[in-house]
Amino acid sequence: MPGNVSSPGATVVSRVLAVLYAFDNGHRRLGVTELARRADLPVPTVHRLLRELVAGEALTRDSGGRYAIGRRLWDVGMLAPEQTELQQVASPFLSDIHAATRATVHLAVRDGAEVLYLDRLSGRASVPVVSRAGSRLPLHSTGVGKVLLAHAPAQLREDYLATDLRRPTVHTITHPERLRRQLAAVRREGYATTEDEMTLGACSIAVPIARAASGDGEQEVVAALGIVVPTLKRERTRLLTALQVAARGIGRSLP
Amino acid sequence: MPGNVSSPGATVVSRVLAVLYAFDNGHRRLGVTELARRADLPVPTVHRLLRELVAGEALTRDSGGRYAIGRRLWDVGMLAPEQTELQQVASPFLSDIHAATRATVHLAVRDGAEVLYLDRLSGRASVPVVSRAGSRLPLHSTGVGKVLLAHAPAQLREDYLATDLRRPTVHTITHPERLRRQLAAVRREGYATTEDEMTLGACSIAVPIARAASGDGEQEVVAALGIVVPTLKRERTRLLTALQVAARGIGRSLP
DNA sequence: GCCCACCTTTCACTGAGTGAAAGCCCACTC
DNA sequence: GAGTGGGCTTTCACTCAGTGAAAGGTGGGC
Repeated sequence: MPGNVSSPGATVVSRVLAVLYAFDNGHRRLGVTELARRADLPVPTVHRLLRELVAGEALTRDSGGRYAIGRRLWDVGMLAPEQTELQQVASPFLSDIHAATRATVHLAVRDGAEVLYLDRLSGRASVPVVSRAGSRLPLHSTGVGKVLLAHAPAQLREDYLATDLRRPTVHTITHPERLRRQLAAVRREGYATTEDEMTLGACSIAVPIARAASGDGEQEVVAALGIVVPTLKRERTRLLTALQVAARGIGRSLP
Repeated sequence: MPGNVSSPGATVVSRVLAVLYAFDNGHRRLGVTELARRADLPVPTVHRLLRELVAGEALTRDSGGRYAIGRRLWDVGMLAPEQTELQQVASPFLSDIHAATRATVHLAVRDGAEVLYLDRLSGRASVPVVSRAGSRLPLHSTGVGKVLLAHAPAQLREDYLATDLRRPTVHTITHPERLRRQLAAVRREGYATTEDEMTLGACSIAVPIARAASGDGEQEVVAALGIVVPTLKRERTRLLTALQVAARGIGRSLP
């Protein structure tokens, strides 16, 4: 019996998405076989889908027969309102912070149980920074992550603390009780810091960006703003002020 | 006869792409009917595709039944190597220029017969700027556009000059012979300028970013770097130098 | 030369996709 | 409060687009 042995719930649309989602930061250029394995689909099926996607300019195909996300999908992605509206409003404020501090500046939101970086202005200082726009990191090991975790729904926060927390460095705080106390401090003080917790040699400060929620005076944290510096020993107050001014400005500019 | 009257060459993949491509800068949130009209597909077909795309987290659906590009497609778009590799290499240099000039900085490539903006750092100065990352503008009315047009294949350039050129402002240069001479000057001098040609009250300077092409000493222009300022009367030399230093730095950092 | 890994094409089968038609739901009108 | 128009959703009989095992290339390592 040749032909259809598709698993249940398999539509063409879901297969197309499986192929697209098979690409990631470490795998931006992939061949048919590897895509098929990553998408868990038969090779000929993937091959046909790829041909159609290339014909539709969604993917590109290089001379070596490797496929990559194409310009038109980049275009489409840039239209995602959730990400780009905030990014656009925040852009001039990020520039201000960058001008004032010369540090790497980050704009990030919480996506499930991860930090999702929406934008980054790179500092020229020799601080190792792993994030880039579109990348994801743990919530408990970065400044913006701690801010977002501190202001996440209590249930999600507790669930997160109950999981086995990653340890990017030996300084990463993974003890639930200690982290819980730190998050309470973040809510109380209005900012979060890290020292060598994500990358050795990198410290960070971050503050929440809040929008006045529906009608009443209640505030809702929608994003976080942070900078990465070699050390927090000096200038902590000045950096914090620059961040808070910008965060307030962004919050006021939100629709 | 109910059912299939699909036009020839219509596959599910092409329909999915038609739906995705129906979104644009001015239409980021659309209902079923409007999407169907824009994608030129029957409403029930689009409705089903939308449901599957939302289930796959490619699109989001708001309470009003309007659809928009979702987070995961934004993610996917951020993986497009052509756009983001260049953007990432250039990022710290854009910051440098921004710090040195406080102007709006642009990184752009040519996409067919249009300028495609890959990145923008907004200046706080009150200069009207219409572009944003992902947007497209005519090649002849912006600084980066003139640079890219000047270094485009001769055939494409001539074809472009032969078309009916848009006039965003009264200062836009649309006379073919005058533009042709200006483009020759751009190649000769190594930079392009505009004055009120895209937006009244905005001037620009732009320079090419070149990569040493395959083996020989030949240079290939892959992108353009530009800034937008209120006036070019002052500081033209300083601005130009900042741009050229950055462009050379980016060119050297290219793979 | 032989093997192995990957890419591409073929092809008989069939259920996933199709879209006209009908049914909703809501807002606004008279 | 019946009527109207707009868009959103569901149904359903038909059939062709999609399927994937198998076979056929292609290239590179040794």
